Amino acid sequence: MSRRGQPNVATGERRQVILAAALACFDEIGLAATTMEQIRDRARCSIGSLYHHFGSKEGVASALFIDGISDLNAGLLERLDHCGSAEDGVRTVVLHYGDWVTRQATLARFLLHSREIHFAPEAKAELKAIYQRHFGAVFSWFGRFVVRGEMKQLPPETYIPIISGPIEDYARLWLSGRTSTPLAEVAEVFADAAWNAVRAR
Amino acid sequence: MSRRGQPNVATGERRQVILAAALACFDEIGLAATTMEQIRDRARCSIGSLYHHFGSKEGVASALFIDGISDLNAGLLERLDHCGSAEDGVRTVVLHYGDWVTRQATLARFLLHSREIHFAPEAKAELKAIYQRHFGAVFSWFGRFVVRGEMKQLPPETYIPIISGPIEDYARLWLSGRTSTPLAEVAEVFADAAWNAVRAR
DNA sequence: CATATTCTAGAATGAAATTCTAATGTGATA
DNA sequence: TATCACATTAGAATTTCATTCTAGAATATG
Repeated sequence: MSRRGQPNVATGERRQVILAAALACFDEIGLAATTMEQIRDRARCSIGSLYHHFGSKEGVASALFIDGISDLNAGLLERLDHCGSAEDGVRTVVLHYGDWVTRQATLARFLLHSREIHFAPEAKAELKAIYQRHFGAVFSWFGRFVVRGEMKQLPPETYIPIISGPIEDYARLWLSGRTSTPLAEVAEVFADAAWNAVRAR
Repeated sequence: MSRRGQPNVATGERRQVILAAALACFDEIGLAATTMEQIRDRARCSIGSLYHHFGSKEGVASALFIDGISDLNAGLLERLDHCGSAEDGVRTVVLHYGDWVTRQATLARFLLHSREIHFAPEAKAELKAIYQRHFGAVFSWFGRFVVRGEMKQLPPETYIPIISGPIEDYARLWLSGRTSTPLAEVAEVFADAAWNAVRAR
């Protein structure tokens, strides 16, 4: 079998350069308002190169989105592994979100403001698979505590909004500069609230 | 004094026709993907008229957004007036949101998916004023219960995310068709969760 | 080295947002 | 009623920008 013409070694690097340039543009100018030329200028490459690697502007945004979500998710599963109680788990979900958003503020701003991306079918499928795998793992982690009666039994689709919704909402606020209190300073408040909302009492 | 050149009577109507057409387009095709021509065709008007009334595509979106938010807000203040306890108030905030989103699903979908709108400075200022007035009223309504010790004392900016964040998050999920359980069926769950998160215990 | 394939480049194309110019409608005033 | 000032409508012209196309340079494999 022929393996000729495999991706060049430098390709991954070029991709990263483009993604970084795109993120900076999206952040400063907004997704809709940045042009491919602006991305090209910042990445110091050609239009052809942009389209070769990502196919379209939405392709660039999709890749950025998927990379970001994957990083966020991976970090949570990592930390959840070291948790020993329902309360510890719930608080970790909230606090990890807060930490990640604080650490990756620019990327987080992009993720949170990008409900507008018109994902191509393949990207949509990839995202769906990522979410399924991730939330499958999270639910299987928490399941036992519900069974044991340490957490309320609720309609399954409501756990995530109840636990993550508030800090996500605040993150949007903070990232858009409409509040002065840093996310890190109020993360514990949201961790408390989440636990109070789902603990069996 | 001259009052020549006042807005024509029919103007408000034309504006509404355009906004309705735009909302339908945005909902079916997406904000980014709908063209001014599509809006024009649906509204049965000219390009010139579109630009005369709204200045740009984002102008159309901004107007739609502001109208929607105003309606949502007004409804809440109305209902809050008839509430007599902290619990009643908190539950009403959540349930009104659920009712409104259910009733105005299309408009709600637009509002929730439109973090992407690049508001012009005037629209931004108008929105800010609207938010200030609204949340001022809401906070003044709830303030006494915090003072009386019936609700937890929390950093002020955290109440809204804690109370509204979860149902808002779920609304996004439901409106985008990613969950089968209607919002109306789980609204009470979110009302419970909100009250449990902020009640003094 | 030969060759298949990836990658880069930038000009050409086409679609769509926006601008522009002219005409028409409308209400207020004399 | 006639006229004026401005609001409104219209659609052609322009501009901007995503995307496509064609060709050449680079790279990996046999």
